Amino acid sequence: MGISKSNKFTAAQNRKAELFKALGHPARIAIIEFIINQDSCVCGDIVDKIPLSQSTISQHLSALKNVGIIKGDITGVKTCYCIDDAVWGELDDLSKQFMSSYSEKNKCC
Amino acid sequence: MGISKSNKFTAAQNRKAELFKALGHPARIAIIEFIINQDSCVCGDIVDKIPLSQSTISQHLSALKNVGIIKGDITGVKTCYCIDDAVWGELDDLSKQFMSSYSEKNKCC
DNA sequence: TTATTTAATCGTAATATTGCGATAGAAATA
DNA sequence: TATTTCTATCGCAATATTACGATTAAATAA
Repeated sequence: MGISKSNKFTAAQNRKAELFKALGHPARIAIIEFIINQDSCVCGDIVDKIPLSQSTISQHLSALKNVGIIKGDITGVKTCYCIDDAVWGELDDLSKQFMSSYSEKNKCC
Repeated sequence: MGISKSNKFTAAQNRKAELFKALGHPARIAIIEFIINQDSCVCGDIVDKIPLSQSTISQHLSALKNVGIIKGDITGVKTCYCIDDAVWGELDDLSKQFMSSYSEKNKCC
């Protein structure tokens, strides 16, 4: 993305952007929905359901893990990916607060 | 971003990703916050407040406009950027629905 | 008319993302 | 032990994003 100027923005703005960015790809939305529906949280099962290669899905899982939205639990050969409650709560709060900061009363044109 | 495989996902997944992606940069978060706080909606005022060049901000405004979150209203030489009520409502609904689709009861590991 | 202001767009450079196949390493199984 | 299974990571190619200065075009002001 060229040089990212995140140092010019507030920590809150950067965090919001970072979390939304992690949600900014359909495969990652699909992965999260799959995990939430609890068909399974096992990496291999996710790979079976989502029409992308194993390595690509592993990268998307990493992206979600890096911002904290999911966490990986290795059990033997398999890895189980789950929603991280704390970060999900953060995301929920932050997006509620963000979305509600505008109402039609604020309309300017 | 390499070849985007959006044809492999549902319209709903693609739309969610598209909207979140538009929010996935601190400058765009800052622009939206600025507009909502209604200090002004005039492009030039945004450029004065955000530490990026005029052309870069114009690009970010385009990105927001392309997904519909804001709309531009040209009046003479100046352009006023405002939140689009309908799309903001869509974003609000969609993110509420998304965030509430998980609760700690769904925890798997 | 000529200059100035405003904002979009062009061109370019630097960097990030996406996607895949191949490989590697760790654990389970034969 | 040898093989298989599972997932992370490497290396690469294609494309997208970010950022900036310069230019352009349109509207306004001098």
